[in-house]
Amino acid sequence: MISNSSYLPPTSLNDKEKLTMKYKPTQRGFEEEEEQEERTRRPTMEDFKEDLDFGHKDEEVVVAKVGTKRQYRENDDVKPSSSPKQSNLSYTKQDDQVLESARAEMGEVREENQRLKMHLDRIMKDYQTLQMQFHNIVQHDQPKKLGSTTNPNHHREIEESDQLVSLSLGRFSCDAKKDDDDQKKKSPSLEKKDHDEQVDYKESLNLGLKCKFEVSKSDASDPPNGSFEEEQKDDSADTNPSPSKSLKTADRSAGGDDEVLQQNSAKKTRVSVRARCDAPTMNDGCQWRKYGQKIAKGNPCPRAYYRCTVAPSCPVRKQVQRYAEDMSILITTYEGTHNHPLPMSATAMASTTSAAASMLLSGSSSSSQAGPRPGLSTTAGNLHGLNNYYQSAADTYKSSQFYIPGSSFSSSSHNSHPTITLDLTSFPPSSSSNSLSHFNRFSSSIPKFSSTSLNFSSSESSTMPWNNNNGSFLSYNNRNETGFYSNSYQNYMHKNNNPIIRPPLPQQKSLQDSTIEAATKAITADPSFQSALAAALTMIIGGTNGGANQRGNNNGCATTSTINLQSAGSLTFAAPASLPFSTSKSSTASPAENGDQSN
DNA sequence: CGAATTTGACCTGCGC
DNA sequence: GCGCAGGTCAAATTCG
Repeated sequence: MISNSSYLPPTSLNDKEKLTMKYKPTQRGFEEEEEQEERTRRPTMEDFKEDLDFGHKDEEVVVAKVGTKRQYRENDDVKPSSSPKQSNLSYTKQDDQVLESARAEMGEVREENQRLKMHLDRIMKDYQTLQMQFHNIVQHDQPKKLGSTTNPNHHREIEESDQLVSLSLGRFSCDAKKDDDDQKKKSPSLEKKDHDEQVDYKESLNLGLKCKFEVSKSDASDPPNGSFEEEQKDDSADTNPSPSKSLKTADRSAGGDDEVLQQNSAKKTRVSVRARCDAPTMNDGCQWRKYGQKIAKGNPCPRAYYRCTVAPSCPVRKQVQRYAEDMSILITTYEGTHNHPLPMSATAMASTTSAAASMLLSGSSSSSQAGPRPGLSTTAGNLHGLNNYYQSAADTYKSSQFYIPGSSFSSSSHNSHPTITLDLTSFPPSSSSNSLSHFNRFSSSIPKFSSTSLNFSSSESSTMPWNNNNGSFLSYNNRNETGFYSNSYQNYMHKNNNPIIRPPLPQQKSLQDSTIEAATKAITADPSFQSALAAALTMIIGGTNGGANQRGNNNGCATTSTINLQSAGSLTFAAPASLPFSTSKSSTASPAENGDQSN
């Protein structure tokens, strides 16, 4: 390949004791487990979807469904739809009990159904409202910004209004502690009504610009005006000695600053996915080739380095490592953006990571375009060019001083890359009675750059058993396999986005509530972030359609996930699901699939 | 036998 | 400047 350094040929092995870095967590055992799991028919996402869809079923059907799922599996002689003759004959006390329990369970399901519907309604209303607010704010701020922006480097960025907001909102704290302080100061402002919120947004805008410059000059004491260029320099200097480096510098000299910057930023930004996975690696649908393994400090488990091999020049890398404190958790860190069409099965994860990266980038770079370049079949491109919204979403979090205490994210001083973490693992419920303890938390901790943790916690005690095998809640309209999963949820949201009279905003809020509300606002106000969530969810829930399923084994990491976007009880989204991770030794996509997805 | 993985050496950035 | 840690390379090895 390409070697920019002249290595000496490896000398003979020294007698140094070899570190055995093989980590093969009883792969055989998992496969057996998986087979067994396959044999046992699990309730599907479809089942849940139907239940949720939306209480139009009469009681009998639901009973039958619940019975089928929970009871009759073990009591095959009891059929809910059996003829009267039969049921009379076989009617026993035991059956009666079964029916009773089924009814009880049905009741629970219906309650859950009701709750979900309510949450959905609320989230839709909030979304509507916030979208309007956001629009107003954008229109309100636009002239101000145009007048106040002095940095010539941002000239291009100001040309489009939506980009303007995205860029200017990029509050980027350079001091975690300060961030916390700000947070405390700002949080109360969230309790104020609309007008005040707008004012706060404006303040955040100014603060954002200021902080961004501070960060930019963190390596050098350059004036703000030079920060943008400095950042670019830094980016180029910081890139890996990979083939793409020379390309990038060439591109830059050719004048493709935006694109290069975007590439650089995307390359530097990392998206880390934590998930319970027994398999050596997650099956994310892409083809990876392992190129290295290393024992990282503080973790007895080796870190494996993979590079995307779907396209020879693809710059995307990923690192896979077990979580030291819980070996069942696999941490997969993605870096870079695919420069090639992706297999269908890879789009969910890629969209998620890309969206997350874009979101993070919005705060850490001055890129004028967070979205993908037209013509580039990047993963971000699958997001329908909505990445600018991610910017504003991320900025909203930041400008809202968004923080939820108790985040599972722990920043590392070695973290020289902005990293966003998607946490798909389960955590023990916190002491908080708030259902915040479920969704995990959306924390923003800022070590050197920023790190954001989007934590999709899971709950073992979830009551909705879903199967990742037969479709999913979010991908229900994608069975034709023509669309991207990430769009499903968004389409759904838009379809159902009927004008709704805005409910009065709750006035009573604790500090915690306000932070939660900020989170939910940020999320609900942003359709693209919803899309990102959808992508993540789809990846969790239905991503196996093209991933693990292609190999006939859908298994690996069975996990139940609960996603609660909680804003004064706005939305609780419980999604127990099996993750689309396979036990295959590498998550390779079949060639046929590659052909299929070339859209 | 070719492709993929393993693994020790080497490069680079960063903190002290 | 030195040492450490993360990341990458590429020869050796293993696998299908």
